Parts: sequence; structure tokens; C-alpha cells
Amino acid sequence: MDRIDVKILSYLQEDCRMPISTLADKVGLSTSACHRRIKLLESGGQISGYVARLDAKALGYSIEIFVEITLHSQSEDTLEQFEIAVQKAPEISECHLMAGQADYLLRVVAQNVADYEQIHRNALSRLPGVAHMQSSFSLRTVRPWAGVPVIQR
Amino acid sequence: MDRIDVKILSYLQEDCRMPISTLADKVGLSTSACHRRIKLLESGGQISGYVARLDAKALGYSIEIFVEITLHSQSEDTLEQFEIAVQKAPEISECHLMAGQADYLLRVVAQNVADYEQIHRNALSRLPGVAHMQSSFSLRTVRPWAGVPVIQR
DNA sequence: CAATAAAATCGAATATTATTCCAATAATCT
DNA sequence: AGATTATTGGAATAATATTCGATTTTATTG
Repeated sequence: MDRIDVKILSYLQEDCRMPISTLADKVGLSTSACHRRIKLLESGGQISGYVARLDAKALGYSIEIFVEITLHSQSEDTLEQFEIAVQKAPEISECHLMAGQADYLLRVVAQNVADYEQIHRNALSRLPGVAHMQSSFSLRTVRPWAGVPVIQR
Repeated sequence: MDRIDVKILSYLQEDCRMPISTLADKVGLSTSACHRRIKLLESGGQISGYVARLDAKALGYSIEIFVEITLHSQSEDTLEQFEIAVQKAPEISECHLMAGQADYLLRVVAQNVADYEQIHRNALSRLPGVAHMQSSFSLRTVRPWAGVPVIQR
């Protein structure tokens, strides 16, 4: 992982469809050398995949909500049951086990407020072990997720 | 946006490097028809780009923190100054203007606790207008961001 | 319901890009 | 310095994307 690898990663994190020859120019390498480095970053696990970024708004998802979840207990079994249920709920876009106040932080996208109400009632509140939920609505995304900061420090 | 488009989107959201011919098979179309639909989804804005997904752990970023920010005031000027500063801080991976308790929700990834302390002191606490910050650490990602839920409802 | 128009599809030809391979160069080690 | 190893560059090949015209399907209208 030298300076060139960092450049490669940050370009690919922005646009992974650019031809290797173009990327090679940007980082100052030949196509084949650049290609080899990319393959090493893939097999080394630094690059975990290539995905299309979808526009939530364009797909009709206009609101985004962060939900803090507190469970009845923090027993291993309670946590496990909760997590199994989370994996099965497509409405939940993301889930973290947290230190501090709440036990879990969920992230949900919904078509509109009515849609969210439905998700809240039919999916979230039915998750096993939930004692308390607090929803926080995102009014506007100031800075969308731009990936892992591959900066040299 | 019919059922086939939905399939295309959800496959591409998982893996955008698969050959169009492979994707075409999966959705039951010829290569050229599938190609045409993809181009329409791109120009229609449903697909906003193609990016490499980097593995934060593999790049040495072992911790992830959600930071709730409360500002001194909610005047337009205060908000604007804050947001301008956020855009310039590469340490901040994501930022939302929120309804409810806190004014903003930030997301930060850091190499370790010492690294985060440094970010907290040198970057976050120097953002203009900050009255209060509350950091919540993710202990484990139960379910990583899997994209916009392109399910038929 | 039939006739027409519009849109979507398919398969083949072409263009672009990825991948492989080997000789040459640069970096590392003793 | 000399030997060894890793990295690079360029050309040949393989794979994939893109284009195009003919055909089929779907939608529209009288």
C-alpha cells in the first residue's frame, strides 16, 4: 500500500467503470502495471467489491430515518434473536450494535412518512426484544457517504 | 420501471462488474435488450454511478463513530457556516441535517481510539457553531449498508 | 376486433476494454 | 557490487460492451 495504491483506491471509489488505461494515466503507470495492482488490491481484500450506486430519490425513497433501539435485556440470547430478525427485514438498510445509550442503531429508507409509519408498526416494532425506539429523521443529506477516507496521514 | 428493471438494479447494486450477458441471463433478456435498459436506468438517474466498495478494516480503519452535533443556534448563517466546514473535512464520512434532538448527525471512521481522539479534538470540535457533541461508537456492524431496498411493494 | 403505430427485443458485426505474457527495468538484500 | 526478487511496460490475445437493422411484442386507435 504505497501512494499509488491510495490513488487507485480513491479513484475507483468514485468511479469503478473508468477504463484501466484511463486510471493508469491518472496514477502514472502503464495499463498492465495498474491492472496488476488492482488485482492485488482485490485479492488482498482492500477492495471488497464493485457496486452500482442507486439514487434513492429517483427510486421513490424520499426519507431516511435513523432509529435508536433499546432492548429489554442485553443477554446474549436477546441480542442474537434481535440480530437474526434484522437480517431478515429488507426494510432495514443498515444496523450497528452500539456502545453507550442505545443498544442498536438502525437506518431505514422509506417512500414517505406513511410508508415509514407502516414500517415502524409492521417491521420495527415487531423485532424481538425491543423495549424502546427513537426515530430521528434526516431532513437533508449534507454530505452523502463518500466511502472510506483513503487519505495519507 | 417494471419487474425486470427492479431485478437489474438489485443485481447491479450487489455486483456491477458482472458481464451484461450474465445479467441478461439472470433477468431473462438478451444481452442487447439488457444493455439498453441499463443505459436507460443510467440516463434516467436511477443509477447514479458505479463505485468500488473498500473494506475499512483492511485499510486500517477499525472503528466507526456516529456523532450527534448540537449548534449554538439554528440561524441560517450558523447552519451554513457549519455545513461549509463539514464539506472541507475529509475525516467526516457522512453528514445529515436532522429533525429532533440534535441538529446534525455525523459519521466518522477512524484507525483507532487515539486516532478518533485526535479527529475529535482537531477536526470536529473546531467546526464552527458547535455547542455540544455526543459520540456513539459502533461495536460491530450487524448489517452493512446494502443499498436502497429495491423491493416490490 | 383488426389495423396501425410505437416500443422493445434479438442476433450478428464492430469497437472497446480487460487480461495475459515476456522482456526490460528498478528495487532489495547479502 | 552482484545476485535475487519484485515491478514495470508494451504487444498479443481474450473477453466484454456497444451498435445496428430486422423482427417480434405491446399498446393505440378507428
